[in-house]
Formats: sequence, C-alpha cells, structure tokens
Amino acid sequence: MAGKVTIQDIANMCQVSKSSVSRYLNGGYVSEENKEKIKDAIEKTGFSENFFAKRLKTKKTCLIGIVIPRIDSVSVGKLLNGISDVFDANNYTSLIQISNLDSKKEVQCIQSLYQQGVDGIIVDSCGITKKHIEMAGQLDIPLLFTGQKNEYVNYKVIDDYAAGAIMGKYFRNFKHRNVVFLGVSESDESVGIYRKQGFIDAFGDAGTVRFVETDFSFLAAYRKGAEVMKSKPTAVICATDNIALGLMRYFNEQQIKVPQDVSLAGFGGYDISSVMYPRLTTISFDYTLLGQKTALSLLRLINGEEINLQDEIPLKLIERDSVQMAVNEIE
Amino acid sequence: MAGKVTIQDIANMCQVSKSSVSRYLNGGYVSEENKEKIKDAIEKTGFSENFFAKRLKTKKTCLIGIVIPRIDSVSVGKLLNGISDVFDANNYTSLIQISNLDSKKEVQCIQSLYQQGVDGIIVDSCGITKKHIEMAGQLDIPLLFTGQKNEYVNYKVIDDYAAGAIMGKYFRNFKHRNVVFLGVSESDESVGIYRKQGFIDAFGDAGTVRFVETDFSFLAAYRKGAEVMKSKPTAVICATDNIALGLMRYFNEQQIKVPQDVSLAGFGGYDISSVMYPRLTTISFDYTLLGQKTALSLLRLINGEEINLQDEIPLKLIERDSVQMAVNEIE
DNA sequence: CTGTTAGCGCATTCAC
DNA sequence: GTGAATGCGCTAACAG
Repeated sequence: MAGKVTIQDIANMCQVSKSSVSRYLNGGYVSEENKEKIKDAIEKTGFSENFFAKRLKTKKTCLIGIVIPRIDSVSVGKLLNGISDVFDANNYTSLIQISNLDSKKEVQCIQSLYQQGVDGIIVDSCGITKKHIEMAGQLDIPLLFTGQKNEYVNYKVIDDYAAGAIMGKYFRNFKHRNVVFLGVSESDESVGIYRKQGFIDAFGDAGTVRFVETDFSFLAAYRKGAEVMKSKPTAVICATDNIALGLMRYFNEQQIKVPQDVSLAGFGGYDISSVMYPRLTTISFDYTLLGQKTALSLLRLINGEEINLQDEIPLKLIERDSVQMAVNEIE
Repeated sequence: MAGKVTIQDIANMCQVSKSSVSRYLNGGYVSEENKEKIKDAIEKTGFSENFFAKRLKTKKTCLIGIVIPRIDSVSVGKLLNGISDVFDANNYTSLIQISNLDSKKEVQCIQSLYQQGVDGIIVDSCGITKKHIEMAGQLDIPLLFTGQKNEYVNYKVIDDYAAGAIMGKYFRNFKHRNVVFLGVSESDESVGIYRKQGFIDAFGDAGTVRFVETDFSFLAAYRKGAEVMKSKPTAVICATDNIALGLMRYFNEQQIKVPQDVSLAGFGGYDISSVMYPRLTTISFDYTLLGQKTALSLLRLINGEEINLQDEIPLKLIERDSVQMAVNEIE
C-alpha cells in the first residue's frame, strides 16, 4: 500500500505546499513548526520519494555502471566490495553487467549502461580495443577502466610490472637459474604482458625463463603440468594463485614435492593460497583498496575533477612455504 | 554529446509531432513514410530514450532488486549468473546490494531497493527474521527468498535436508560408524539445521555422529582440526567444500592421510574441490539453475501468477577420492 | 521562510 | 493515421 503517496499528498496533509515538503527533503529552509508536521506525516504514511521523478528533474541519476568480466572470481569479488564501500557511502547505486570475458560484450554493456542513464561507468576490462577508446571519446559521461590500462583512457590499475619485478628479484636472490613462468595470453596485457615482463626483466640474466601459456582456470593449469616440468625447472612462477593451485594438483599426483623438488609461487594473495598445503608464496594485491580508489576516482571524474593515474596500489610479497633456496647442481 | 537528444528533437527534425515518434518507439500506428524518416533521424542523432521519464510515466520500472550476503563466494557467484541469464533475456536490469551476512542490513537493503522503485526483489538470505516476514507482508511488490526458507514467505531453495540425507546414506553404506559432522551455527537454518539433520536422520543408528561447529571460512575450519579429530572419527563430513578445504590443510600438516586415515566429504561441488588433492567427494548443487528458477519465479510473481515452492533443484553426489570404505576395528 | 509557476522527457487520451 | 493537450512526481526559480 505504500509507495503511492507523493509529496503532494503529504503537503495536503500538512496544509503546506509541496515545495516546502521538497525543501524539507533536500535540506532547504523550513520552519521548525512545519518541519515537525512534515516529519510526522512522512512517518505516518511511510512516504518515500520517487527516484525516477527526482532523477528526471535533477539530471543527476546517482547511478553508476559497472562492467565486470565474470562474477565468480575472487579478485572481482574483492574489487566489487571496495567499489560498493565507496558508492554506498555516497548514496550511489550501481548497475552491474557481466561481459563474460568478451571484449565485444563489454562494449555492449557500456552502451546499455549508458542508456540507463548512469552518471559514470567503471569497466573491469579484459582487453581494451579501439572500440573501447572510441566510446570513451564519444560518451558524455566519464569512463574509468581497471584491470587493463591504455594511454588513451582513464584507468586505475595494479602495477603488474612492479609485481612481476618483485617476484623476479626474489627468485634471482634465491639462486634459481632454470625457471618456468606459467602465464596467460598476451591478449590480456596486464597479466599476459606486464606481469610477465616485470618478472623477466628483474630476473634478468640470472638464468633461463621458459614461458608456458595457459588460461585462468584450475584445470588448464593442471593439464599443463607435464609441459611445465619438461625442462626440469627448479621453480615455477604462476601468473595467478589459481594457476598455481591447478599445477599443485599435478604435483601432488606426480609425487613432486613442493618446495623440495620444485619451488612454486603465484600472484594474487587469495585466501585459498594460505590454506593449500604447502602454503603458497605469492604477491598479494589489495583489490578491495583498488576498488575503493577506482570508485573514488570515478566520483571525481563525475564532478569534473582531475584524477591521478599513477597512484598505485601497494604490493606485498607474502613469503610462505612453497619456495626455497635453489640447490644448484655443480657446474 | 549524445544523450541530450529527446523525442522532441527528432520530432522536429522529421516535421512530425513527438506523439508519432513515441508511437514509432512503442509500436503504434505510423505511416511507412514517417517510419523511415524517424528511423533515419534516430540513427543519425544516436538518440536513446530517457529511462527515467519513461519509467515515471509507465510505472513499470523493469528494475529488479537482489540482496546477497557477500559477493566473494562461489555459490553466490553462480546464483547471480543464473539470475542474470534470465533477467538479461527479459530486459530487466538488476540492482545488487550486499548485506554482509547481516540480517539487519538485509532488511535495510530491501527497503532501499524498494525505494529505488524495483518491480520485485530476490533475497539470498542468511536468516529470515520476523522483520523480514513483516516487510514481505507490507510491500506492494513481490519478495522472493532463496538460501533460506520459511512458511510465511515465498522462497526457492536447494533441498538441504535431502542433500544431507544422501550423504548420510552414503557414509552409512560405507560402514562408517564414528563420524564428525563439521557444520555451522543453527542461525543459518538451511545449512545449520536442515543439511545437518538430513545427514543425521539418514545415517541413523549406524553409529555416532559428533557435531563440531565452525563458520564458513577456511581458517576457522583449519583451527577446528584438533577438536574434530579428538574422537578419532573414521570420517568427517563438512557442511561446505570450503570447510573441507580448511580441514584438509590441518590434515596435511598433521600428516593425516585422506582417505586412508580419515574420509572427508563436503557439500557444494565447487571447482576447487576437484583440484584439491585428493579430489573431494561432495554433493553438487546447481546454483546457476537455482538462480534461473528463482528469477523466473520472481517474474511470475510480478505478473501476478502463482509459483511452485516445491520445485526442487537436482542434487548430485560426486564420488571422488576422499572417501573410502571404513576399515572397522574389531569389536 | 513560503507558495506559485514552470518544466524535466515521455506515453496517452482525445479530437481531427 | 496524426497532433495537441495533459500529467507522471519532483525540483528550482521566482515573487511574495
């Protein structure tokens, strides 16, 4: 029965004009006396304002669009948590659309969100194409990317190159000379290129890095086990914790001991990596913080302010039990 | 620059009235000639209708509210996937709110969603309180619960009792006589009561079932390891795969072999359970299907149709490597 | 401090 | 078939 009462109704009840009610609602000048009356009437009727009318009038929709690649991913979950922390606090509601890791669908989602009248859009992208850049230029609302970066658009990302570099230096110091980097396709620039390249550059001439390509799933990594071990590496660095987990299963089956027979490391710092056995050494990304910063930045953009693209998210190497000093063969 | 063009603008361009444009948009009578002109104008300008104005006018918002307990959970992710399958296909957009496993917040989310003018709400609840029931009665839009059930509200759930029963029968047949059920608090009726009770009833007088309480996190389960093993059970049944995973870490550390020393099983059928070593025997729930059915049911409710509460989701026991026949001590 | 007035963009009578 | 007129519920000048 609620929901049908309008500000006109409560204006009538209080013998005031609806302007006064509107002012009451929006913090304008209203006499104490009327304030009381209006407050009572609102409580009694259970009145709630009509968002559509309000938005139609004010142009500010207080709606944010978010495009994510998939929903069932730990990192996306944390990112979303961070984002909603900020938007909840600022009275924005978010419309979430799922691109299913499809770049084309991603563009469609942006379109659809735009049509819904959102004030701005966050895109957790899996690959920025020319089409994305084109849209970013055409739309009259701000677009902010995360997950991937590109010089022609606004973005807020993890510093994947730096993360790779930390890991590269770590394994170099641990005297590993023959390692495998189990990574993903370069179509995902962040993980496929920057993260890998950071590792390679920092590892430098310490030894050889062989690259094996897989995707983000447990299963694919598990299946790559034999190929990974072909070169008898002393360590395997996986582009994500998930990948490490899949490989771990292969190791278990083959009775390959971690870290005695081979060291293993990942990226991500998911909860799961601390509950595996052995616990996985990894670089943790604070996706929740990334989400918060991304949301904050979008808000700035919406208000016409500038944002700082270089404001990076802290990275932390979490040393656990899956890596040991290499026992180098006599050469 | 797009987004500002209204039906009035394109009406002017075509020398027709905006009524005609509106008719064109909504499939009313328009002459072929005008149809063409309007179509061209729309394409040229990139016109898109203002959702708020439309919704203000038509009352149908085509918006659905969804309340979930957390975002970073596999089951919630799958559920959401199923839900969005259906809503995407029916041109509904969803507003998602996160309750953080807090019953009070859940009610607030429902309120907030209602105020946003959604046509209906799906609540993936972690506990239905009197407040929930009260709201369900007051609101003039349909409310559909999932995750938890209650005789006073509409719901669509997994049959947790049946799932527990399948597991109970399984362990009974496998001759286990001294087992531990590592479950969660009864405040979560579905998992805490029905799932457990189903197990106990089906296991029956085959032996003793000791109950140990934990929460849904890996870590808590890991910490309960010692308490779980105190009674030297031949099998541990965990209320979720996550819980099994946490316990597994304890077993690994303690050199307790699964399934040789103790059998282990979970509920959920998450991907992760197939990549653990040993692979976890579990009961898989099709959360995606549940999501689809839930969404479909809400649509029916919105259209004033009846829904079938008893239409259950299929359950499947997935036998893998973590359970073996009990080697019973001579008695 | 308050009421009156005028739209926001659209769908929908109702005459033509 | 089409256009003019009306109002959805609300905010924002504007004069009082």
